[in-house]
Amino acid sequence: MTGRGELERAVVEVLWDSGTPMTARAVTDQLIDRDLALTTVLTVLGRLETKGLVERSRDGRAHLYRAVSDRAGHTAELMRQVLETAGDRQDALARFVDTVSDDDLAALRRALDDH
Amino acid sequence: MTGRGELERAVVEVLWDSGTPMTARAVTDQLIDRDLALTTVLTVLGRLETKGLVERSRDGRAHLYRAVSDRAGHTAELMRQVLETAGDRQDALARFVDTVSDDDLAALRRALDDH
DNA sequence: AGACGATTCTACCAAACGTAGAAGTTCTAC
DNA sequence: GTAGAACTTCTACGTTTGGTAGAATCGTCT
Repeated sequence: MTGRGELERAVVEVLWDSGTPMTARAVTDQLIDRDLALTTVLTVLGRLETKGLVERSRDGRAHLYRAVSDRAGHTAELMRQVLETAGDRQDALARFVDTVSDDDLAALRRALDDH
Repeated sequence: MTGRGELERAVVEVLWDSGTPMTARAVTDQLIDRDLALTTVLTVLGRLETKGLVERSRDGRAHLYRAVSDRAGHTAELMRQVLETAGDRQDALARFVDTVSDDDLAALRRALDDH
């Protein structure tokens, strides 16, 4: 789920931004620009649940949905998955630090120092 | 092109492993386990060319195909793309170093030192 | 018990991908 | 220079994934 699934991405982002669990109705309301039917959002939330990206719990007659990982965690996980596909990880990581922006490089050094 | 496109992935990997430009026939021969028609491989190579992952040049009656980036470069590029989608990159990178294996962590430190 | 809102079921369409046959083109060997 | 082999291009079809939503159903509150 990187570039794939524009709507799925948008839906998860609403959940990330909210931080707190939301009903499907509330998610739909956040996606004003798209003008989607409630059932559309429900379908997407269901698919995201199948993929393990979203969990839900019942709350009265409705469900509350929440993202399983937060945004940074998800990004980190995706990066890890990409790295898995590398042949020589050392090589891939070396290339990564070579191509990354100066800001990201600094952030990376800081992250390693803090670790 | 991370998990998407199993066959496309397999085809690029043959090119990466070979290192040297190959004909479609040669690529097909490397994919023995799959038992594919030559035209199938040609179609995939064409799609990969459209996506900019592969280039070709004529060589007699045939074409020679080669991967545009090497394997490590491609992995690095994908990781960079994932990082783009992060909200807070510092946060995402911090999470990344937290979740990565010890070996990868060491490799990452080495890469930063060498940089 | 009935109304209201939420969910589930089902469905349709488009794009991407796996797969390959048929037809066309170009060498090469005789 | 022509026939056959090897290669390419064109076209096509089935499957999966994702966007989109209506119809039917279910649960709850009054």
